[in-house]
Amino acid sequence: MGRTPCCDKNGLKKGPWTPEEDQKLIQYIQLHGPGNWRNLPKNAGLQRCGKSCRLRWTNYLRPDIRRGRFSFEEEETIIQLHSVLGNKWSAIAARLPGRTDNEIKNYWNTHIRKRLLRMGIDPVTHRPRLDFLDLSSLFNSTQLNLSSLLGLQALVNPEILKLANTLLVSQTENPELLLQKIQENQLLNGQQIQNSLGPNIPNNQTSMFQYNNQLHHQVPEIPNFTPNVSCSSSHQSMNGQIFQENMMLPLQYYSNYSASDASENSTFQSLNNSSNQNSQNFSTEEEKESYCSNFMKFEIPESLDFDDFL
DNA sequence: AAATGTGGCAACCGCCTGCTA
DNA sequence: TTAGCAGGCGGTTGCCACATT
Repeated sequence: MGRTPCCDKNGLKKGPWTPEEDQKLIQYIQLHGPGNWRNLPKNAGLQRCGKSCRLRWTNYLRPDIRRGRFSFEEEETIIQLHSVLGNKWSAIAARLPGRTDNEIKNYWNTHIRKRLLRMGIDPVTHRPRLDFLDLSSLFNSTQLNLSSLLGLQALVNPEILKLANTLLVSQTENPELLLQKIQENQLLNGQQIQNSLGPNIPNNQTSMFQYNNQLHHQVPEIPNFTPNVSCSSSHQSMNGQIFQENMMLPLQYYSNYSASDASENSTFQSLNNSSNQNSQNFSTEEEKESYCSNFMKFEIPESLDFDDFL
């Protein structure tokens, strides 16, 4: 009935692994392959629990593990996947070749989570924290009166709201489908970038922000879609702010709202452009953070006349 | 130079799921 | 069918290195 216990915990060593133990484990697995963790410690001459051996191998000794700092693209990918999967570190790791769930989990808790908090984004919900936004500055703006602000919903094309809602529903009800789309897009864009930049950039380095491209490209397919606002940075900001109301962050907030040179009829186009900007490299944490902090800028210029706008 | 604080990360713990006898 | 285990997983802990006082 059942299996025998994987190991007798009594008398087994715990704590950090020594180089000698590592060597024994590596040599054994090179000869016999991973698996059968229950018998492995005994056969390899290790005073360890099989579970400990498995963890040591999968999290540290495996030859295909990528060591070193996470790239900006990897970080984007983690944030995007976390917004869909939550704390499913193994599922996230499965989409980041060479990274372990433990490593991603640690990196999330020590770096990304803190950065999002500093940006005023709730790392659990991926939405802005209301206690972070300085709403008073909005209401104190000399050009802004409250009645105009309340009428702002007229700016938003109902079809856009429908699209936003559709995306939200697909994200919450069918995350697997969304993941599939993300991966398809990752592959597609990886190839495109590779074609344009040469063969030295691996596909798995492609920015997850490019998923935005795919979503935005779908917009013209909406029947009777007619963008009803001209494009300026502030209009984008306000639209973005309203547009994302029921959406989780990554599709909107992690894009660069400050993009202002977009073509005339497309808020989405400007977001596309911004996604390319995301492909740049950042050599320091400060640069990354500075760049990311731009996501949260909602500036209302003095010159904005809401009466004309409406 | 010593004490204390903080961050990063490897490793452990305990629960859950699926498999096996 | 079911008891019981292996393996997988997420959360937590504890150690170490570095920074600050």
